[in-house]
Amino acid sequence: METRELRYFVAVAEEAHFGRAADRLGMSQPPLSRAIAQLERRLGVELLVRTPRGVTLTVAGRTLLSEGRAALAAVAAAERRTRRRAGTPHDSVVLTAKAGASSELMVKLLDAYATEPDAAEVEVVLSPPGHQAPMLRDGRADVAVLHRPFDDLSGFDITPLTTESQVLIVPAGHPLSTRVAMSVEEATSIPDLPLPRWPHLDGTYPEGPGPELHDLTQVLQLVRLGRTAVVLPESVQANLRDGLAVVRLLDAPQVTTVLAWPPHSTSGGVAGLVRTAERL
Amino acid sequence: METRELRYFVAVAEEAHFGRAADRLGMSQPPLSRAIAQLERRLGVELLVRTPRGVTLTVAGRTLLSEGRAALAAVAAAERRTRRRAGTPHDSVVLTAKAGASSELMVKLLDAYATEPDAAEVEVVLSPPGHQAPMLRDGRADVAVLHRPFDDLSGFDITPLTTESQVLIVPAGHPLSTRVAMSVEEATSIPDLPLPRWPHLDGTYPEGPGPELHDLTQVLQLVRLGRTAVVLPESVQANLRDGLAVVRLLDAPQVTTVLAWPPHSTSGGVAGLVRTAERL
DNA sequence: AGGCCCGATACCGCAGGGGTATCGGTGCTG
DNA sequence: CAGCACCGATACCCCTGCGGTATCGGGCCT
Repeated sequence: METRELRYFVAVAEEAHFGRAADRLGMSQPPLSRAIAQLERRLGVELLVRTPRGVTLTVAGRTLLSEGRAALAAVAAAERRTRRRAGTPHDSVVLTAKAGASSELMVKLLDAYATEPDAAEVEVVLSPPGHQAPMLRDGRADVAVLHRPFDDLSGFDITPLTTESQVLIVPAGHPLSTRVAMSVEEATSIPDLPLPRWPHLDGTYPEGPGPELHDLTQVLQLVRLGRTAVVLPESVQANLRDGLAVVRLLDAPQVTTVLAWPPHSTSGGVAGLVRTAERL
Repeated sequence: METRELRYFVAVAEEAHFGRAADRLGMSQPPLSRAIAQLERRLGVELLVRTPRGVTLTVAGRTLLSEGRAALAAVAAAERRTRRRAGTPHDSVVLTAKAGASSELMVKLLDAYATEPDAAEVEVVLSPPGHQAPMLRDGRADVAVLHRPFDDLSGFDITPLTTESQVLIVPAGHPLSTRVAMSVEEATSIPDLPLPRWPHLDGTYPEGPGPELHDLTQVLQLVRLGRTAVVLPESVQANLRDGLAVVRLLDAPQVTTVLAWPPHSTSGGVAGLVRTAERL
């Protein structure tokens, strides 16, 4: 199977429509139809059901969609990492983390690593929440600071950095602000304080009553104004100012901050960073 | 980058020789040379150093070799899994384990899973030690029973099944057979009992004094005959018969038996098996 | 019934992948 | 030191197969 065929198939599967897919691929529809037909013939597998209104995926097609995406990401990663490795003759590493994430932890890690003999140059790339794992998958980054259970860690090697509980942040004057602890269920169903909605990777928001937000300070501002409440790892308490109250959550999942890197990493810099992290 | 180019490059990199690589790929040398040159041009990266006696890899080349192998495995996996999924309309799972591995554990797991409502059909494939991880990587299997730290778990999602210590097995009459415990260093340097050598994935053996072996019963036989000693997980004690003595190893790494599966697994069967394993 | 939307088919042109023959450079060898 | 063997690059040719345009065939809605 060639990556060209995979790209074509993924496009058609995602668009559920040959015409739009061809458009997206910058080609015309007939060769695309032919390529997919040929792929099906070569695999000996029916991937799509042609309907008069577009196409649907078969079971096999769904498998190829998810596996194919992963395979394409792996190929893209190979290409990106090769290019980057060639660009910098000395060992260098791209580390990505959530913008506004626990910076004292990263400072500690980077400082400790910098003291190592022949430490590689570490370029830190801060990106919006949820973008770290994809960057690691497609080779834009070599290491990432991720958060379990929020990020999808599948396919990465990891070493834990810290673990913490989660807390509910409510406005200072709110009736619940005097509570010491509560359950997650109770926290998610406060009548007058709907939890905010965070954007998906593509920038869209889930349905629901809460406000659409994507920024920590923005959220805390809105909590202060009595418009929402929010569940966050307890380390945010370091950034809290007046007007906010913290309630422990008894049954919220622990949040683990991990250092993650792709398998088959040949970079000595990554290895050194991991070694340093494991000693912290 | 097309998989064809990757296959070509990997072949040349592994053979360190255009002619042999072309041979292995079933083509002639000139188009291969051209394809690699074109790949280098398109990447804008020098991958190989041409010498009069063959080729050497550059730093970028080494990156592309390891990343490329992973990418090719991912593509192969996509193809295999798609084919298999198409073949069996009902949900089915291929589980692979080391031939002669802890069978009571697997029986427990499979029995527990079989009682689940709408459990998928599980096909168990026993294969030689060390072959499970590659099978999982290239799509011949959906789940595997692997052993840390022996198997390379990178890139898989895992859930631990059991953890055990390792012991040294010596002939019953041997002077060391009365010892209760010892260190790994001591165990690996018994003058008259060299540890056996196990085959690599390709069937070749490492250099060394010990006998070449690949089978558990064969090893135990040879220990009984006073020709070798062997370090094994303590669970082998269940299979021991007369003529063998067991010595605890104080500082040997713990062996963890894990259930591993590839990320992006869309199979409901895999998910069910994992859930069952996590409840054990 | 007519027009639409969508994928399949027919046909054509050409880029590029693969083949054979040969070259150029390097290092071993008699 | 000349000759040769080895190895990758180059030159040239053929033909596969990819992509393009034009058109068809069949549901579905109006």
